[in-house]
Amino acid sequence: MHQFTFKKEERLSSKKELSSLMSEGEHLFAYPFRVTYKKCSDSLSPTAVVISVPKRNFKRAVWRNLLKRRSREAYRLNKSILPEGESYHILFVYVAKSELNYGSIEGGIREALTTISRQ
RNA sequence: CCGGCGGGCGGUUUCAUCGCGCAAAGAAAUUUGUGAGGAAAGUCCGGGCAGGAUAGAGCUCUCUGCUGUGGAAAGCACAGAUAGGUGAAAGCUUAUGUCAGGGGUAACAGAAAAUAACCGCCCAAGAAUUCCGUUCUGAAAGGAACGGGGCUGUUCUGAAAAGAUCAGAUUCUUUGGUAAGGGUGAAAAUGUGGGGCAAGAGCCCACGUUUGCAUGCAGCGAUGUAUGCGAAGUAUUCCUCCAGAGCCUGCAAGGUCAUGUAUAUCAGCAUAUAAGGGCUGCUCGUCCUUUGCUGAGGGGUAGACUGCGACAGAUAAAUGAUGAAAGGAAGGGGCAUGCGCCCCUUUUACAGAACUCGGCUUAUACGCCCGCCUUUUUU
RNA sequence: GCCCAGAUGGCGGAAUAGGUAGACGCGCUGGUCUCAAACACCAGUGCCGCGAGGCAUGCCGGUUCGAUCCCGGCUCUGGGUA
Repeated sequence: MHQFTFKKEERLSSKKELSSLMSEGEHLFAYPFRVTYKKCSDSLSPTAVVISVPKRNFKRAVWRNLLKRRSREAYRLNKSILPEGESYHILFVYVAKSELNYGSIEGGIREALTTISRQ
């Protein structure tokens, strides 16, 4: 129904789940992102996502916020690529050194999501 | 007018599609309302607040330092004082408790850098009297040869040569006196003129400079000004001294609930007028413990609420993304060449709340307003 | 978020109550030794400039006669804190 939404339940915030994702998750690379993902056993909860922009590459909070907003927007508009009924935990890390426009970021997100859904 | 200086503001707007945080309403779908800044930044000062034995006293330590007012306070603001720098001016900018308390330091250069005597000048004592002219050489300093005289004057002795005495001249040595002069240096002993003196010197005088105290006047005051009595051997707050302020840690502080377990074992110390400990170093005071403390080593948890009442209030952290217009600025082109109009391109800053206030500092495309100045140039 | 610390030749690392910056070690360059190399020994070694000189302690200012040092402000790097 409301597939273009991005609610609070779709954000991964539990420290426990994050550390399990980091240790057990699978890795892939889709420029400008390094993606870590894991299929969730509990399929009742929706797919949860973390987006991270390292402080090392972007000193100013304005730039970090801008890139996170663009990435979130791209995920929100393209998350229907993932198969219905499955649940994932996904971590996106923005690894490019420079600021990219919305088109490049959306391309990266789409590539990552199609790769995940194929497996 | 141009240009310059000071102060104060603003710092994009609209539409379309899809979304986010919070609050309220609703059974729900959903609807309505609301949602970043002047610096939210740096974390440089100061509070509130919280905890640390009732954080309590002294020393140590740290910070501040002209005056007045405001302020809870501040390495705060405004106004002012004195002195310096800069500018043509408006103005801008720096410093200011004390070396008439003490200690330290002053590299290099220089005679000397802080109880100054290396040269020079002068008094005294002692010793000595190889000096002049011409020529040659040499850039000069100097050197060589020849000639003249044996420092000058007075008195005495002596036949003469010569000698002695006293006074003076020159040179050397020694003991003193002198800060007027000496290529240095960031800084050289209060400046100029006169008197004075053996030579000199604030040693004395006049006019000044800097400065302490007292009194009068002006001012709330810093201070200014006048008079009187004094001082003047420089600079620097590095330490000390004087005045004032400061206990420490910081919301990842701290509190509540839930989950979870084991103070196993080893080493050292101590056992009641004793020992050990506690969030800065020392001392005191105080409090706590008495199978205690310290070290090694091991086990468990790491979720939620609160703190966080807010005309934003999150907690891997909302306030947006994409597209299109309008406006501003800069550049180019065309029409006009008096204002102006049209088109194209580029650009549209710095930057994102995290317990919260008061300041400071730093970053900032561009635009607007007010006041002030007039060196050059034009009218 | 909060609280701290640091920055010196190519590298590590000295020097501070303000007074000639680069001690010392490593490395590099040249030479001696060797058939050749290693080891060892000797000399040199920041940059610009023919030279006289100038610039150099992360960067920009200030105080001072004179700052690696003292005082502001930026930049970068590292650490602690549930």
